[in-house]
Amino acid sequence: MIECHLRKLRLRDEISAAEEAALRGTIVDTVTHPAGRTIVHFGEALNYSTLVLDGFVGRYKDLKNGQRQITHVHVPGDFADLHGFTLKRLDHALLALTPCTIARASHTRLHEITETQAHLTRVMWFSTNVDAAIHREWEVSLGRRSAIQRAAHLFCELHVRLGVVGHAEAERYRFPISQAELAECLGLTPVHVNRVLRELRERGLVEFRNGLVAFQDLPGLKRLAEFDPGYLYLDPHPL
Amino acid sequence: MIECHLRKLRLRDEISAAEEAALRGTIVDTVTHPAGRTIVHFGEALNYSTLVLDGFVGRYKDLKNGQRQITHVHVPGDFADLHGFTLKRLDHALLALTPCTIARASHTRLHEITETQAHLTRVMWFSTNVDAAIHREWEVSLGRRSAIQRAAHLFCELHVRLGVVGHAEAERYRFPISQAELAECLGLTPVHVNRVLRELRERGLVEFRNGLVAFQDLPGLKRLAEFDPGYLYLDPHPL
DNA sequence: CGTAGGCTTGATTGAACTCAACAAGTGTGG
DNA sequence: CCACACTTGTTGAGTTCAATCAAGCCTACG
Repeated sequence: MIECHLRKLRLRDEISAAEEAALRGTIVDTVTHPAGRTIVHFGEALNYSTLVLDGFVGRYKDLKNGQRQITHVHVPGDFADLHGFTLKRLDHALLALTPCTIARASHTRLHEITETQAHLTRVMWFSTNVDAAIHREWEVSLGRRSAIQRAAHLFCELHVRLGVVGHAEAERYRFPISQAELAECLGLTPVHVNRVLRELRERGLVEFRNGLVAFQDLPGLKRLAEFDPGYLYLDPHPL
Repeated sequence: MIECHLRKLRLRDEISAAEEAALRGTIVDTVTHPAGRTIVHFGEALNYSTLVLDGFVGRYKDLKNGQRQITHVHVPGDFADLHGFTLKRLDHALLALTPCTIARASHTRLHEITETQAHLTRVMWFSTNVDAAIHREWEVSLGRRSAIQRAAHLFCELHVRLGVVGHAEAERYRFPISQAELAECLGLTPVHVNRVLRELRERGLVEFRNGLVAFQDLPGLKRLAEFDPGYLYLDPHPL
C-alpha cells in the first residue's frame, strides 16, 4: 500500500524493516476522492498527513480575483503535506487533480517516530526538503522560462518522478488533467497552454492528449527545457 | 551571536537552555563575505550549514543563457541552507546580496542533535518547512501576480521577517540591494523593475532608494499585494 | 578626471492575455 | 431517443504588459 513511498525512500537510503513497520504504523485509514475535490482546505488544522497512493494531488493557493496557482503536483508515493506535521495548518489547499486514493498518517504516531527513531526522522525531513527543492525549480520556471519551456520542464519532471514509482514507461505516462489545470501549474492562461501544446506537438517533441503524455523526442524536449534532474535528489546517500 | 535565530524560533515554541546550548554548540566558526560573493556554489558537497548573522543572503539558480532567478532572500537569523544537512549538496547557490556575516553550523553536530534531541530536531525541521512555505508564496507571485504586486509583496514580506529579528522599524528598513538583483528576485528585467518602483513611489505606497525601503502607505501596499503573513507561521505553536 | 556601475527614460517589439466564437464529447432529463 | 446544458478543447483577432534596444545621467572611486 505504501510501497511506492518506500521505493522512493530506498533510492536514497536504506530503510530497515523496523522503520518500514513504524511508517506503516502511522497510517490510520485510506480514503478515495473524486477528481476536483479539495482534500485539505487552506488554513485547516491538521492531525494527519496525506500520503498519495494513487492518482495526482496538487497543492494550490487562491487569489482574491479567483485565479489560483498550483505550486506542486504530487504523484503516487508522495506525502502531499508531511510538512503539515510541523506546521499544524497549511498555507495552501490540497486538491485531487484526478480521482485518487490517499492514506492518512497520524501526527501522533509521526510524533512518536521523531521521539524514538532518529534516522527515520531524518529521512522524513529529507523528504520535505526535496519538496522544497521542487518548489525552487518551479520558481525558476515561473520566473525565467518561456511558456513552452515551462510546459516542457513539467513534462520532464513528472516523467522522472513517475518513473521512480513505476508509473511511467520509457516514452509515455498517464497524466489525466485538463489544460485549465495545466495552466494553473504553469502560471499561464488555458488558451495559451493550448497553443503551447500545439507547438510542442508540431515541433515533434511531445504530445499531450486525452490525459496521456507521449514523448516523440525526449532528448530534444530536455534540451528545450534545460532539464537536469539533480534537484530531485534521487541518488543514494545515507542519512 | 545567534540571538536573532533564537528569537525567531521562540516566537513559535519554547527553546530550553539545554537546546539553546546545543544549537550554539553546532557553530564552528564565523565568516564575513563582501557583497556579490557566492558563499556556497551549486552542487557543492556540504559539511556545514550557513546561519546568517548579519546582511542579506540569496538562494539562486542559473540558467544557460546567463539569466538567474533568486528563489529566496535570507535575513539575519535565518539558516540559508539548513536543508543542506539532509540534502548534502545544494540544488542552488548561496549569494551574499550585501556584505554579510555568517556562522557555520557543523553537520556532525546537527546529526548529534537529531540523535538525542527530538524536540529541537522538530524545531529545525519546522524551520525548513517555513522556508518551503515562502517558496510557495513566491511561486504564486511569479506565476500569478503583476509586476507591481510582486514588488509590493516582497517589500511586505521582508518587513515582517525583518521586524521579527529587530531589523525593521514601523515604516522602514534597510535593504541595500541593486535594482538588477531585485529583478532577479521578481522574475523581471531591471528596466521594468525601475518603472515599477517609480509607480509605487508615484502612487504614494512605498519608496525604494539608496538601499532603504520607506513605506508611505503600508495598508495600501498590503492591499495591492494581497499580503497575508500567515504563510510565515509566526504564531506560537508547541512542537 | 576618466571610467564603470547603477539608475532613468523613451521608443519599439513581442509574448502572453483577453475576448469571442465554435466544435466535440458527456451527461441528463423530458 | 433526442434536445439541451455543460465541460473541455480549439482557433482567430485584437490588446496589453513587460521585454528589448538604445541613449543619457549620475556619483563613486581609482
